[in-house]
Amino acid sequence: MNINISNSSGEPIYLQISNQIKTMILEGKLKEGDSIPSMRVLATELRISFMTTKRAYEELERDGFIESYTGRGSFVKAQNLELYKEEQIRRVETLLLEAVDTAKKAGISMSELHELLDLVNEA
Amino acid sequence: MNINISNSSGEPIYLQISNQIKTMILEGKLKEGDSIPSMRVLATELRISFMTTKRAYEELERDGFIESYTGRGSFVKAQNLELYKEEQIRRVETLLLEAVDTAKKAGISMSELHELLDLVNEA
DNA sequence: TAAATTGTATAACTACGATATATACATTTA
DNA sequence: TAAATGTATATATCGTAGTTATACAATTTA
Repeated sequence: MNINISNSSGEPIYLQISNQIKTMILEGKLKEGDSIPSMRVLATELRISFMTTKRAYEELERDGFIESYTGRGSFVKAQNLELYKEEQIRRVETLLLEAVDTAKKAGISMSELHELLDLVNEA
Repeated sequence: MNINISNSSGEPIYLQISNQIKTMILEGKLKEGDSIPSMRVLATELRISFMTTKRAYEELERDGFIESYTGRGSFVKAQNLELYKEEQIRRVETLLLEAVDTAKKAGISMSELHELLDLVNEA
């Protein structure tokens, strides 16, 4: 499995792993039912503790990307893109809510906010 | 000075103080030139270390709300509302940028994002 | 001018969470 | 049954945030 981890990146190892696998799934490079390396095998490959790979896999399970079975291994789950999108929408809402709160306190109008949104999108 | 601090709120004491004073200034209850309690007096009132009130006042100085002079005390500065608004715009931009990034990765369109923004505003 | 009051600067202590690890255990596979 | 797999619990390490203590400097005030 092609995973690169960097100690200098500042990003925690378990997130580097889970994000790279997540990307492979979202890009279709890993599909429903595909097996991914066992926690121990991947840990040995990357020369890290397998508890760290477990942590990475836990993230992926939490987000519905994989499933793990004792003795068998870990596998890519059927992807529920709708569910994923809804979760991301919730995240986006949280960010927007904070933006709106900040804007209100500073007297920034909603139309200004919409302008800023487009502006930021183009950048 | 009417400041309430709560140990159970989770919000750091120095932020509770600086936010309450900031609000008073933005609401006009404290005006340019008004003196605010000395760090030690306020600290004694609130039964905390005066280094914590200093920390709070430093926040307020950093954001241009007050000025402090050794031996004299701390005073409300002339408010530059334009500057304040620009700073808040920068903060809002950062939040919107993250929202846009998240949205893009999840295939959320810009028009959906604008809708979400209005939706969040009404809530 | 001396004492009191005020802000400043530096250091250190504590608490907490995040990250990574070790080790013992349970389940499945071959 | 041995080997491989995931699970659970505990521990170690590290960094950061929050708070405090203490010594110092400048101004005000009696």
